[in-house]
Amino acid sequence: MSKMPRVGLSSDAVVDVAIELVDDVGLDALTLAAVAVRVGVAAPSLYKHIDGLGELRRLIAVRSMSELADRLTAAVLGRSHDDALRQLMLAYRTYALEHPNRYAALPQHPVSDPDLATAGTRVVDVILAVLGAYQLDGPEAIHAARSIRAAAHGFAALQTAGGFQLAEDTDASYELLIHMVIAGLLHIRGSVHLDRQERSASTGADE
Amino acid sequence: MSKMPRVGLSSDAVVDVAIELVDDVGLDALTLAAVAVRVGVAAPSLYKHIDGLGELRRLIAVRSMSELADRLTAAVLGRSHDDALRQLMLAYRTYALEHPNRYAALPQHPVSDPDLATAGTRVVDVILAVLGAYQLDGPEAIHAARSIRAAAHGFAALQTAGGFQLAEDTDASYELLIHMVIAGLLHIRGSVHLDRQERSASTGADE
DNA sequence: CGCCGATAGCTAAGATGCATAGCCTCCTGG
DNA sequence: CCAGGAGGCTATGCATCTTAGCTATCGGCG
Repeated sequence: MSKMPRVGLSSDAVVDVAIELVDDVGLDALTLAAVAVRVGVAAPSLYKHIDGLGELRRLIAVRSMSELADRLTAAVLGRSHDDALRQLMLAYRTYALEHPNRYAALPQHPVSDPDLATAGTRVVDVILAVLGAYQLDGPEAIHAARSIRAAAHGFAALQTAGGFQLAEDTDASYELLIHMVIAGLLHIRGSVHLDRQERSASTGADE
Repeated sequence: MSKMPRVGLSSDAVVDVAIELVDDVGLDALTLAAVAVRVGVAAPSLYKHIDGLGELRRLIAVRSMSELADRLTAAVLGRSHDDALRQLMLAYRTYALEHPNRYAALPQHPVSDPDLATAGTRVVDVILAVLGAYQLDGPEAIHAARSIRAAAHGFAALQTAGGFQLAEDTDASYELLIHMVIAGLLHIRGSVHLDRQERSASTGADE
């Protein structure tokens, strides 16, 4: 009877299980003890792979932000202008709704982490790439990217937190927000009023 | 020598101290032990006034949401249209920046709490009142209010979490977001109408 | 004025959970 | 084959929440 089976763990595997756990039972239930049970080792053994609970939380945030960046990148591939922007914002919310607990883990470990900052930069870069098609760059692009991120994150955060109590369709609300963002971008470029012909310059998917 | 001095506590007083503590040292440091030290009693004594740590967190969230509603109400007093909307959004972010830890406590205890829902309703009502001046009501107003809340919350959350790494002025970014929201309201009826037609034409799958 | 019950404090103790220390076994490379 | 590191374990200490049960204080009522 072999007494110490060598599970064959790794830092990534521990994070995998931890994310599963978060998705299943929520952020608050993320405990080293629970993770240990799931991977089938004693709690202190986890320290051979990760440096404590704080580190684990950090790794979960980095992983999630990175996944989000991947989703956004895939969503805008082969698209541009309003079409790209709309798909980007839709993909953003979709990710949050598919993994609400994981998404809630993001804002917890904000600053001071280079890896998380790197993953965050990837998100911002996708947005900036989309804005390039609007002839936006420099400080204006930064301001616009922040606004887009704020809109997407705010909506996703509020909805996943159950912040929209009323019966109205949240999809319709989000479509309105997307249109607001697009209208705002046109405003930056100087065309204050929204013109249907301008908007249909991109492929007809949007209308 | 009187051995049990009767500090003269109350539920509200405990919450006061707890919020102070959160502001000072952060959400993670909110512990019954630390609160007990600040108010000058032993930890178990707190249970005479609040029902455990969960209840305390809940009360902090309710208090903060209520304060936020007060601020927003004050900000729009005697104003209307774009002026009111701009001041409302500015007041929203100002509150978050003044009390970042308190604000971070809000999204933690989201659902299932009637008191928090009531305070949240007050926030929404202020926004809806502002939208009334735009001749908006009914479902359209709900969609617009959600978008405004999402924009303000998203920006505040990202900024307080240190999410804006680049050097560009965040005030300018926020002014842009405000302009985007205002510009979006100008076109709301057409946008929402289009949304409905789009949605009823397709099966509405989210991805 | 004194008592008496409710209230608000206390200490003690149990349950979890994080983290460190130190040991033991398995596997691999030489 | 055998040496040593890597990956597992148990034991332990500490912080925290929470419950249980005791005691002192205070305000109202006889």
